[in-house]
Amino acid sequence: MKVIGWRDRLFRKLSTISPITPEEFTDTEKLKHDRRRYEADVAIEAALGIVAVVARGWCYRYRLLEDGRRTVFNFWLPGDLINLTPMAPGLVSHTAAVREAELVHIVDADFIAMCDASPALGAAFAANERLDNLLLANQVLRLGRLSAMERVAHLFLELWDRLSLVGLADGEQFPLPFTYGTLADALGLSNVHVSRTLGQLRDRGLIETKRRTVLLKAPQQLADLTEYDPIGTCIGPND
Amino acid sequence: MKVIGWRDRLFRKLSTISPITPEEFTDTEKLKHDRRRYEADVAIEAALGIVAVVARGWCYRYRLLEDGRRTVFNFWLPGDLINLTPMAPGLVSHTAAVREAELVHIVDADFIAMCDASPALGAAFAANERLDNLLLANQVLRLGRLSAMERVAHLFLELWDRLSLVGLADGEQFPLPFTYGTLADALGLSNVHVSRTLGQLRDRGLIETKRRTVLLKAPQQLADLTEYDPIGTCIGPND
DNA sequence: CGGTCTGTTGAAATTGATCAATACCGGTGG
DNA sequence: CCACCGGTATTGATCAATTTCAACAGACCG
Repeated sequence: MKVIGWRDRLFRKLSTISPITPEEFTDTEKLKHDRRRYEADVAIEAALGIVAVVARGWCYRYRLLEDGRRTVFNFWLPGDLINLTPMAPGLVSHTAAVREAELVHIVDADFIAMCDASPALGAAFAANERLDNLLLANQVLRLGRLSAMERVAHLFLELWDRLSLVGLADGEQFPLPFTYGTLADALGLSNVHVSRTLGQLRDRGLIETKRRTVLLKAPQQLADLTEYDPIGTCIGPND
Repeated sequence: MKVIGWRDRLFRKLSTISPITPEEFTDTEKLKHDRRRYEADVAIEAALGIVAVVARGWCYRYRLLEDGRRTVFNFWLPGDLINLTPMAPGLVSHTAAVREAELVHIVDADFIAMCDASPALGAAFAANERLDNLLLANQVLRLGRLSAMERVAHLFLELWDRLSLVGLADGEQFPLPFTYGTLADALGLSNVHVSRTLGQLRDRGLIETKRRTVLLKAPQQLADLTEYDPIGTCIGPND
């Protein structure tokens, strides 16, 4: 059985957003790393001078308000790079695992040294930061100006796109490992309305859902509905 | 008459988010730069390998949908750093001036060389990127989980905070150079509801508005209302 | 096989959007 | 200086989207 490791996922992602060859990527083999497992919904402790790559499972970045409201800023999928250096003593956002996840910890200084030594790697990780920024901007677009149904469609397309990039989608089908409550906090909706909206999308024959997976039955219609821009087209390597 | 230039604004901002001395900042004097003026609401053309600092006026980053809806992702104030390198051929977001603005263009390569040569400057600009990320996250929080009144209060506190940082607030008073339509697109509301919400805040004695300026009459109450975290406390230099 | 967490459904309440009319404000030209 | 004009802000009435509350149904787990 072939195991796809975190380096494979990372390479697949980087190579679609930046021109980088497998040879240039081999430098990452030498990185000292430390694999750790995290329980669901427990804030992952910040670690000064550490970056991490998601090796298995999903994580999410969130913030709690005092009255219990929660905002989910984004999801981190396998192959995604997370900076674990704390922003400040009183953190404004936390990261936790959806259900369960494993992260590979890497010392920031080693990582930077590697990027300095290899221009291709440095450029690829710079593109990766631009992509993170784009994903946050997508989140602002969804919450700011899209209707409930458009939000769901847009987020599903984004997740499908990102999962396909790292080989975790099965055709038009992909896993959605979290609860509707978490989805609601990511979409700025109530869990009740998320349920209703998914029902509408099912009724229209645009999606199917079963046991924590989603099947996009009409990706093109969903894309038309929301003006979603695939990652490859909006941040890909310049021709 | 003392003129406060873009370098002063930039330094004020950087020095509150990163430990940097005026001496370390003097390297920026040598940067070749090119000052340009931009008209209101005209998309600023992307420029490969160029970064810019806002020298005068405000800009905003936005995206238009085909049916005319507009999302404003954030505002760029004097002293803010904007990357003008295009993300891709089909741009997903644009930047334009509110009313009118001047940007200072700097060649990216010069900028990077300067950061490489001075660790303090490199660290300061890295902190600046983290701040940009935090501001986008704030925007997600506002749109995702705050009510209309909370959104307005939160954004006003953020703008006041940022303007104070670069010396552009007059005590609790600060300029708001754009129209309610623009504010609405930044808050994910209709312009009508923005007007009503500001009315409520006025009625409660929390703010005053006159001729494109806002006076925060009770900043503490506004902060309590929204759990706004001042920039200095959440991204400041570590002790 | 019970218990708990998650999802679904209905009805009522709330928030904010839309539409439409009016007021205001800053400029411009006579 | 005044009258007018276009754009912007305000207000009221109505409408639509989403939330909340509450009850129930399913799924998963030991």
